[in-house]
Amino acid sequence: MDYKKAIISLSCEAKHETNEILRMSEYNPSNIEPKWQSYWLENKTFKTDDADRSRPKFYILDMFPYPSSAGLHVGHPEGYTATDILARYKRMKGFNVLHPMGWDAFGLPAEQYAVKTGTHPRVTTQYNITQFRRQLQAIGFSYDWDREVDTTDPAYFRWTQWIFLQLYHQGLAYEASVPVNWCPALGTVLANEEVIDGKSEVGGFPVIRKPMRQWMLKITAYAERLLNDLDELDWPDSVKEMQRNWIGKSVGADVRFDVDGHDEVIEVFTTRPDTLWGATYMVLAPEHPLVDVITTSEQRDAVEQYRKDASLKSDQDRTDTRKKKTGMFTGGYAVNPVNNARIPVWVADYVLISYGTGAIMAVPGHDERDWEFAKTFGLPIVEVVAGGNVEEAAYTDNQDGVLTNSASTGISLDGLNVPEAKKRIITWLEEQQKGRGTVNYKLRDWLFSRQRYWGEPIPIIHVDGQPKPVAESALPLELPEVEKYEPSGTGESPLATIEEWVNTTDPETGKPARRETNTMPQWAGSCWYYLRYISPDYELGPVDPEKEKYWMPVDMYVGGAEHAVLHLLYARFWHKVLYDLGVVSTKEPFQRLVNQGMILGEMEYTLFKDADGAYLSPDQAERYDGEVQRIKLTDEDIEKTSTGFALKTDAVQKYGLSEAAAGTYVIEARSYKMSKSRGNVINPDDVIKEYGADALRLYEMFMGPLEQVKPWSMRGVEGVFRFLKRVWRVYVDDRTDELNADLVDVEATRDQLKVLHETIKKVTEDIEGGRYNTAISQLMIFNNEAMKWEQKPKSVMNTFLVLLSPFAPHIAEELWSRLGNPNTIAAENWPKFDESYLVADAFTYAIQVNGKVRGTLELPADKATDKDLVLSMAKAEPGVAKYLAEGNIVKEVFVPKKIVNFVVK
RNA sequence: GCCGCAGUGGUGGAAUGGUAGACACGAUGGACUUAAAAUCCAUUGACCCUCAAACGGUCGUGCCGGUUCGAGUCCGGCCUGCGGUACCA
Repeated sequence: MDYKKAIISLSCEAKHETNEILRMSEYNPSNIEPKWQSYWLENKTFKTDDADRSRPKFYILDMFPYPSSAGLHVGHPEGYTATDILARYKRMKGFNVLHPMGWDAFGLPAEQYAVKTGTHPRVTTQYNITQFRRQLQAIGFSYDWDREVDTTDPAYFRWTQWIFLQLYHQGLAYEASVPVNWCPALGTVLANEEVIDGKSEVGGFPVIRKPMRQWMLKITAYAERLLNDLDELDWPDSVKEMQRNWIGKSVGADVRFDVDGHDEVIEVFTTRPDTLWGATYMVLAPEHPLVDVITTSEQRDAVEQYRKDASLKSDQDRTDTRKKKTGMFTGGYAVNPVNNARIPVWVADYVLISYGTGAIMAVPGHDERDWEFAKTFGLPIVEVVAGGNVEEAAYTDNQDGVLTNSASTGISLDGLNVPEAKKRIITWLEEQQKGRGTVNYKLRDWLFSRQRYWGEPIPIIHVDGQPKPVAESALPLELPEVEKYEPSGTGESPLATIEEWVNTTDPETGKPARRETNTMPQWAGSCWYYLRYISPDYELGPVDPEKEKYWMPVDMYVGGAEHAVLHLLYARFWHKVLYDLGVVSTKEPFQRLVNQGMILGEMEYTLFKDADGAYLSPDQAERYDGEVQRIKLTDEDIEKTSTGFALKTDAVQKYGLSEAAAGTYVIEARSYKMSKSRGNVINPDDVIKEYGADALRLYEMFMGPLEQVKPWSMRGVEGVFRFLKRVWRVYVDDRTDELNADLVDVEATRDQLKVLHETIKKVTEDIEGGRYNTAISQLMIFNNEAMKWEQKPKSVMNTFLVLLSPFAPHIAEELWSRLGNPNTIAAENWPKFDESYLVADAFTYAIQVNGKVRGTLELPADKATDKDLVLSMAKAEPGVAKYLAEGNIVKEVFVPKKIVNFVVK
């Protein structure tokens, strides 16, 4: 159609339509993106070839999402885009790439929704998965969709249950009575995150600690290996450090104290056995079984009252270090094994039953907590390590201090430093059979049961009150259908209410049996999903061993920092168990880990006022007791001051503030975490609708370094969208929708090749280094140059599309095919750069005098390395000579092709 | 408190110890347009000098100090923010 005639024929009223017509051949992602997405799916472009062992493998894994009803969030595509770029790049580099996606689909929200509406969680979950899959496909991710896994699929959790049985057989799964968050008013057990300040999140009812029978996994048996094997991993230091702290290894000794007047022993764990002579009292945790034995009749009522009070306190309250220490004397005494001193035994809740032996020897001179307790209750403080003043504070140095007051018959530590003293006393304790060197971990066994419906059933039956594993051949053990999802009211899971399911018979003995009604926590499914992707249909085990050997370990694992400890530690634990069983061939699952930073909402400018409408500074607003008015400002209302942002003078009146104080109204400028309640959530669908998936991908990467926290900006999205439009116009004539006439089959000039090869180099190195933002800026630099070329060699312009394709695959495919290339660009080889094009013809020297730049000097490449020539020319520079004349040159620094510095005095 | 990370223009950010601010956003001015949008061009760290511009100069990467011919970058000490953890004996 002749577009000019068409425009002329249109009436004035329909003018906006002319824009539509003009735009038809402009870059329009909604025309091209769905087309290429279907092409990739239909042609299985990204299907991983399992049989191919000729190429090196590369396993790129994303942390799979929980498919929530809210849909995808812009935080998800951040990491997913980074891994997708890497996956597309590695394929072009000749790697056999495994890049799968799936769903961590068990979880509380679907169950809560079921309680409210009666909808089966399976229905909700499947619907949400469909939404998530559609959204991910609309971003053009190159997953092999034939490998999708779903943790709620019986074919999947069959193997989750199988792994549980292996843990059970290894003695790593056991039952124990453990306190849970019991809410009598709701008749249910609550997860930690459902309890706020000791009250239920729903309804605000009191929550108490109630012991219940639970399944535990003995992760502590692997503590040492989980700690040591961290060293080999290419993970962020912060994550490794968090895991080390979580495992919390401490080396010390168990010491036995005889109880005076009873045939009992109090065993304590201490990291400071060298301070035994300073132990002036002992403390038992309120739950310690010896409390009953030791307490004298005079003290019994008081101690019982104290224990009762402590049991009512939440863990939070008990471990709040700001509160004053509490405790009660039991009336009993213990005997210090080093000097037979008779020391009082107290009960206090600052000692935790769950760590060490639940009892301590208190050394107030050299432990801050004991010191505080001793001061509170007037207990004696003895100095046994010289160097501080124990009357004023505990002296806790454990390196340089010298032992004192530490001698008894047959043993003396006096004069030794702390490390030597520790060794000596441990040897002595072992000889005397009063104790031994031990190691303790903060890490606790993993509470593995949940009193919920929507989780993997634990494959155990109880016969004659004893647990008995379900046969492997009977797996998967599926969830029964239920009528309602409300909790049972007894604290047990809703499964407990289904009599016909709970009551069964032991297939071996025919005896009546009761099924386990607890289900597994959400962590279970995510502990091994990376293995299932390798052989998602394998029937003989969780993973095909031959394929496992080829693909493992995961070469790159990207996800949020919130999983730094628990998910990654649990998954490592299961992996090590599977390693010991010979199911997997590597000690560790994830060789390299990267955490993406959180994406915050758009920057917000806020003016604060108090309830009466008077101005509040951000600091005042934070401390203000009443209702703070928050007034959102726009860019026009604010100006930058030397210290921050303030209300512009001409906007002061608009917000009803006194003009006399104009210029002093400091406002808050910050971006907040995206949240529904704040209303600053960005939906990727909306971004795609307006700017396309390529712009979304590009912006997510261009924002800044992947690991960093960064605020969203719609204007930034527009910026990369404009870049894509410019790329489009370099290739396509937007009046005719044909290829531009200046794209021709000519030999590239040296300058063109130089920019191209610089771009190949930079983009290649930046992808390898995970610096996607600077790779994109180099692509922009190339395009800015190419726009200026009168003739654009097709060879160069083809190569550029290959470089662009991992970042913006849809536009790259479209232009690639318009250039007449018959196959998908994804099948191309990644270009190599040629150093010879990168050599500069000329170099610019910065000429410094005393470190300050006083001039520049441009020299052709052949002269630039001639030191004498460069120095003499540098001295002759007019701007430089002036400064040289101020003194004598005492030193000449010459850095070839870069800089000259004269030191003048 | 302890552990980890980070502080660079109005904004996001870039810089193997070698000309700080690449690439973008925003802003300002201009071109095109009846107009707007889109697009293109130019300027854009602060300050001083100047009628103005050019030229030039001073300062400038959270703060104080150090190493170096030369420090955003390395070292020491602080401050602030973010994340984790918290009576773990």
